[in-house]
Amino acid sequence: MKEDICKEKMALVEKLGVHLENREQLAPVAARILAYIILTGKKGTTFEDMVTVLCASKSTISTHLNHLQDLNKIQYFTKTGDRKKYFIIKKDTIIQHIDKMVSNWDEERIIHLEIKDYKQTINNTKIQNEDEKFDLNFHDDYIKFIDEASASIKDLREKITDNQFDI
Amino acid sequence: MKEDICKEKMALVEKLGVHLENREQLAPVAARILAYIILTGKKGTTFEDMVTVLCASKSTISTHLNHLQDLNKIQYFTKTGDRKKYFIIKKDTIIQHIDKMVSNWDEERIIHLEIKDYKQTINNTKIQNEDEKFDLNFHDDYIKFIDEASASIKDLREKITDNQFDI
DNA sequence: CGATTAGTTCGGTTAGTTCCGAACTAAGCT
DNA sequence: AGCTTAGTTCGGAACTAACCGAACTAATCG
Repeated sequence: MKEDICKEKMALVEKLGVHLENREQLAPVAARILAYIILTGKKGTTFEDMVTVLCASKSTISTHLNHLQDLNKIQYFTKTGDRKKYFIIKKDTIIQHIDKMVSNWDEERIIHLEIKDYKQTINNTKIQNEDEKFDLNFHDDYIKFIDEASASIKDLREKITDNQFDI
Repeated sequence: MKEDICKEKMALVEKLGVHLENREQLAPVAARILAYIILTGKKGTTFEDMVTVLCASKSTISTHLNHLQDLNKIQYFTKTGDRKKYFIIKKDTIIQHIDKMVSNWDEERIIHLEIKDYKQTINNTKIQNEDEKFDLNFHDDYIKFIDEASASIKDLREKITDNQFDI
């Protein structure tokens, strides 16, 4: 019974791990740590716990735990008379995720403006074949798309920040 | 004059290259190839062109060009009496990009449902500390966020497919 | 004080990526 | 047929990433 649940949990750790590895660009064990912390929830996980359950060395767990803290993805709490650290994910994970999405779009926006600028210069400078000229509609539409997408995601962000979460 | 424009172009290739390297998970030279193709536009770029302008070996260009074709990111046209291939980016790049975004969200949605399911089982099975129980609101809200984000992006997709683009 | 617990740091190994050069194919030109 | 152009394939060098073990620190307990 208890074993079955543990098996199910570890299967989910692997699955969520692969997902996070790609989404967050993390090393395999780092992603598994994050997944395990998420699936353990409020009661928190300890260093030792992860060493045994994830079958990784202390050094690997240590390095990745510190890295995940640097990235602001996890935090820990302590208990009086207990030297262990209990790790949980940061409560503002969703907000962080949304903010990253928006800032990626901002970056893309800037590059598109620069490219459009460059293409405009070319179109005006060299008098060349009419059908070799750059089409600028694309960039305008793409920027419009980014603007609209950003706006609707920012809207959702507001709705979410009005509520309070923990995980 | 012509040199200045070339310099500007290559500076943009590097900048866009770095962006694409991260966004599309490409090798440095592969990203630069894609950037150069984008910045050259409709008139197309040849194999040889890229070997000289990107300062990379024929084998590297060959491998990455084939890879980019496999990924459906570029295509080529030919000219009668000319054996060269003229590479341009796929016209449906934005649509592809949007579709990838939506399918990533779909994947995330599925994982959240699975995690929620698991947490629900735990909450019901082991009778434990009330405040150690998993909070499921988070997943519901996250799924709602994904649904709304997907919907608004799909909406934009429709608007875009109604127009016709080339780059 | 010495032993134990909790975690860090460092050096090295292994796995995987990225690129290159050299030797090759395949098609058209003379 | 031999030469040229356009590109492919293969083996390996140089580099990077991911992880481990061993030796360390730092705090607490008896």
